[in-house]
Amino acid sequence: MHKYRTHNCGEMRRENVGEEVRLSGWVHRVRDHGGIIFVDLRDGYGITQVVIDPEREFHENLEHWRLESVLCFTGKVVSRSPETVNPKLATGEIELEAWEMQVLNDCQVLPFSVAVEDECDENLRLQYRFLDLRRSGMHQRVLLRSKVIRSVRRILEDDLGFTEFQTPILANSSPEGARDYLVPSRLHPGKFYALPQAPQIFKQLLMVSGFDRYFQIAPCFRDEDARADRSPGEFYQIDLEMAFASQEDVFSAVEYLFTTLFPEFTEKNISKAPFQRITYHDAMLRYGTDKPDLRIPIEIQDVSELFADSDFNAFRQVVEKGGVVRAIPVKGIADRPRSFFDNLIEFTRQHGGKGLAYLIWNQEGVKSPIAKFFTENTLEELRCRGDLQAGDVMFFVADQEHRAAALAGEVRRHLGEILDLCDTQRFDFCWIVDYPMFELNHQTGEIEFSHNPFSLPQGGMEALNQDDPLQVKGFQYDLVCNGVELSSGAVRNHRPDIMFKAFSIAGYEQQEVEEKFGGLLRAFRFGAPPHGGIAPGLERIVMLLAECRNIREVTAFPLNQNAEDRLLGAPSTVSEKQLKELHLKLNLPKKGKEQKARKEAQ
RNA sequence: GGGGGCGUAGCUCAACUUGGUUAGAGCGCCGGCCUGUCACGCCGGAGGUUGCGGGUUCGAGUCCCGUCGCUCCCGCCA
Repeated sequence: MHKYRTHNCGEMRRENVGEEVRLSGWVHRVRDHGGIIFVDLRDGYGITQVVIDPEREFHENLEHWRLESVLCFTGKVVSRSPETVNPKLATGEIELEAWEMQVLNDCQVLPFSVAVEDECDENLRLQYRFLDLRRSGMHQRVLLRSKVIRSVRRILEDDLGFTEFQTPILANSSPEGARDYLVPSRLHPGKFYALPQAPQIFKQLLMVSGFDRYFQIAPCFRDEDARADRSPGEFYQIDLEMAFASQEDVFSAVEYLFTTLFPEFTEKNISKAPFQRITYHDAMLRYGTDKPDLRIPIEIQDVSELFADSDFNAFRQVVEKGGVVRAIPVKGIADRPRSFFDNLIEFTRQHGGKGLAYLIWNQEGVKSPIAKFFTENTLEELRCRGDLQAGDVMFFVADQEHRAAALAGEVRRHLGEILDLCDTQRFDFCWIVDYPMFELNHQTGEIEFSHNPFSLPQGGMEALNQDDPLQVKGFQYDLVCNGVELSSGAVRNHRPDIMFKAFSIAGYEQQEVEEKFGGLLRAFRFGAPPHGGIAPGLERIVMLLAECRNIREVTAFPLNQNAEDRLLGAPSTVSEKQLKELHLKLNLPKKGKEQKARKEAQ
């Protein structure tokens, strides 16, 4: 008989009755009746009930039935009588009648319960992550992540002809984008590697190398502050790149990927390919964001000209100063109490808005403190534009365009949430396309790249030469699902001449570009195929499928919000010798948090 | 770097609004009882510098200030 187990804790059924077996696992729960004892033994596959007859005395030198100890039982599989069958367990028709037990590993008193998944302090969970990962929820999510990766590989390789590559982790610092994680070089004093923020340049080089379709489950490292959906440190992208590909080619590959992948893991309704395409401009107007949740059945509208003619001075003046008025029509909430509307006004103030006006249509007509500022015709025009009738409401915000759009978007999203307007049984995908190539930095007044400097400008060289830079669009796109930005991508600019031109508009001298992107430029002078790609975020996909809002819930060993690993103690100080080998001297700050760090270092 | 929320037993929470006797409950832990439970049940017990420091007050878990920690958001993240 195997030293630890002949079966796992999830597999035995009625057919196994009569067999002599051995099971190992964790003590999930114990019901000690003084005489007979029941132990729920759990492993990675399930739970089996072990029964210990009072006449068996093997357990008597065991001091406690300490939960989460690892035990090994040997005995006979017996069938449960009909009234003792447990339908909640897959193995509930049988149980193991044990005649021998071995303690493989004892367990101390637990800091939190494994069997009962009560919420508990996340820091504590991270400190005892191995226990947290035993809990069913985390356990299943980590397994889900693994299965998603497996499916992605299968779909990309078998169905779409992609090839998986690996690219360096010790890469070089990228001048654009987020802060880098740096690794000092021992052999080259004063020089540093940088962990890749994404394998962007490497995958483009692979395209130039003649590999047709690249993918990688790629670790990405960015030294940026955390958010609920953004890990500090590292995260993973399903990094894709395709040679001789147009934007549409990338779209159809990704649409195939998602419409094949998602049904493997969810019963919910998934957008059919082709996914809706929304221009960046339209998205900002209709949804007030470039990552709209299309499940919310509200579309924002511009009504600036109707307010320009009104007597509603506060908003009219905003329009006269070049601002806009955006309307948010909402059905069926006219009978909400005053407090509902007051709370919304408070919400807009908290999000930087000056105010929120509204019109309420009910049986008697229009009810609102601002109704008197409008003619009958204007009120009717507003009602028609929102397709409204009695019982409906229209909200208004006014500000400079980008602020009004963002605020209206926040109000729309908030209404979707508090009115519970999202159909949770849907995954609504869309593409956001036609991002502007450049944007104005309002602080410096200078033109900057608005997204990726490697994107191909629509209209190519001609557009860069002739058009207003702020009007030039890029072959740059985002994939969005239920308000989550899943992915950014672009058709790349593979022509050095167009690259120099684009960079010069953003204020870079040719020589500077040459210095920063010398390797890529060299490649582009030796026969680069047109290419494009995208990189969906793995964790966000798993978060959508697992219905959780925090990236740490789908990551086995995440750093906490302060980018610390509280289980193993990263980051940590290093020895003088290590620093010396790397030609480093510390120059630590004197105050606050860092002072503590210095204390620890001593 | 800035703003919001939270911090009470090992864990989850109550007491806070309106300051007032000995800070309670469930789970866990310790002891006892229990032969068919499956969130087993029953009896008893231990366990607290209310994150830390200061202030107001006759009196502070509760009010005020500071600080630390966690978390969410803004900045930041092509």
